[in-house]
Amino acid sequence: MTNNDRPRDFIRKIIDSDLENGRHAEIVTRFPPEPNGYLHIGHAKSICLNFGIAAGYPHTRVHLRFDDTNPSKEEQEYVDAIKADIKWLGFDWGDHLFHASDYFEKLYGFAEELIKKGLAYVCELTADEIREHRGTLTEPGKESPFRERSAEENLDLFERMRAGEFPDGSKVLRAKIDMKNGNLNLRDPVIYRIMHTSHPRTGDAWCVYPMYDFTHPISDALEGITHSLCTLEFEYHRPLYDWVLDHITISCHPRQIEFARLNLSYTVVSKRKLLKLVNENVVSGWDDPRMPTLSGIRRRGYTPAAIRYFCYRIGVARKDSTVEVELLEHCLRDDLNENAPRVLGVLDPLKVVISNYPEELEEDLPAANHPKRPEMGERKIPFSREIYIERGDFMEEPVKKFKRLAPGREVRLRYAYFITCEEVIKDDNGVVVELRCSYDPETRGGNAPDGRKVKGTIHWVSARHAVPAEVRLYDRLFTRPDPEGDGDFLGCVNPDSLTVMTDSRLEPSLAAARPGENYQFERNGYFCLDSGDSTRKRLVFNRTVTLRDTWNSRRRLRGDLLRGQQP
RNA sequence: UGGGGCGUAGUCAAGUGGUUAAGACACAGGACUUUGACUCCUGCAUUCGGAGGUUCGAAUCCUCCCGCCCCAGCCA
Repeated sequence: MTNNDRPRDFIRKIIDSDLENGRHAEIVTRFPPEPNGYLHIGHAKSICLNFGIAAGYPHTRVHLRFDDTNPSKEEQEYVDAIKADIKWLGFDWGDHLFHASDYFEKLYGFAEELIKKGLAYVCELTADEIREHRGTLTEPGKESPFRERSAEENLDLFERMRAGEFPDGSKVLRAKIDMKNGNLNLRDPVIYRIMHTSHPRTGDAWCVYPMYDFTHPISDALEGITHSLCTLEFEYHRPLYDWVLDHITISCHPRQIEFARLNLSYTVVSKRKLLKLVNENVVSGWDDPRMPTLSGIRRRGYTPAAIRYFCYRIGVARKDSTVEVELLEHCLRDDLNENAPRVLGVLDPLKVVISNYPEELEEDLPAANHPKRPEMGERKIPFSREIYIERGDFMEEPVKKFKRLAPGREVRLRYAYFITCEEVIKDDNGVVVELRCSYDPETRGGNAPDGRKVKGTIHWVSARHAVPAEVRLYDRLFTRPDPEGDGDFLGCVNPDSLTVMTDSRLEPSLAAARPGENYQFERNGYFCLDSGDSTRKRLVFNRTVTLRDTWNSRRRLRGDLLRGQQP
């Protein structure tokens, strides 16, 4: 997964050529989050891009820089979470941790330089007036009455802004560019505002804070960034990025390159909307396993390798695009299938009594931890007279092609014995509550000496050995592939995005499971212990993702399930 | 006649004047199977937003047209 074994995306081509023609000897990228929220899968694309590029060239580094220029929105809590998420994803910024706030003094100096050159001025228009003067998309703006102040006056005013002489909103510093420019960003953009708010890092040292458009290019240049990668919506800001660097005394001019942000079907990826899901209690928090935040999908059981592989697979381009969530799931299964140990767990238990199995007998049956990787070893699972099987693995009146248990039918219990269903026991309401089966002692381990075959193999747990658990089944959070399509993304929240199985029974080895360990519950999907709610007394597992299920998906298409047949 | 960007399959995405237009996901068949998983095989764009033009030859070059996205925070 390095730069050498993939098709070159347009960014790597630019870098290749910058290296070839000697424009740069080393490549420096940066990931510049604003610490005002949690990282999500969309950020992962940017992180993988920036760190991935660095990994593919000989002389490189990546800077992690917190873009902390707006103390009214930013918190230390977020910077800690962001660092943890990046590390979890598997990337290391080494010594290259920076904060835009580290540059406040220098930034202030550059602003003064602009003022001295007659390229910035203190404006006393209100926010509303500035908006009115800006003009519209089709009409030019009007110049501010404060535009022609002398450098001396501007310097004095700006100094007094810094000194705290003026209230919030009373004055701003603006770059003097061109009020008629077709690009609104160039119509004398605000570069400093007064904000009497203490900053998580600089405390009360400042009451004027620089704006993104002024801070970002200078921070990049100060750090010697060579390629400043950002998303498409910043393209419109690039002329301003370049203007700032062209008009101050600085020896470095990074190249801003924009790429398309990640959109995912059935998912919202916007801090505002994610925040709303949390605030409206649609989910339990930022790390709810249904959230596309890195903390959410980590809790869900996604692996860093799967996310990195996904980011590699989606590519990088300038075309607006929406990746199908199926691709993410494919990448996840690809990793989990290879690496997750197999275990048996019954989500929706149906009791089975094996009538001809001795009451007091217990056997430990060997089971492979991974059918394709013998080096992962095996474990013993206890077997006894009373077991649980999945309710959905029994049908009293089996549909065509159903391969599992039914009255009179024989199936294999994985790693154990062949059993035949002899009797169905129901309660007063006609609900099946128990099965009586017989087993064939000759089939221990799952093979019949006489060579007879069974069509189905089902999973099971021994009733008296199993550990009870709660298992949470997740489905997509939205019912529409484009929840961001119209304004009403809350209107298409999937009411079945969470199903709680309160009476699941798992093989005993799972009592030792720890958060962060992925398991495949055979035939059911991939699961992990919940890091939030699981306790030793009450195990809680999350379903990370189902197994591919051609049986059910085919039947769904045919309509069997819609007609209410189980399973 | 505001400015900027983007259109290759259902979804991503290679290809940038000469190949039957890569690959993956999805989907559909089939084989295998002690997981209806995995794996394997097969199929899936006579055509690159459209129309003209240049050329022996065009997804690639030119012209016009069509569609979609972004921008009017003292947010980033």
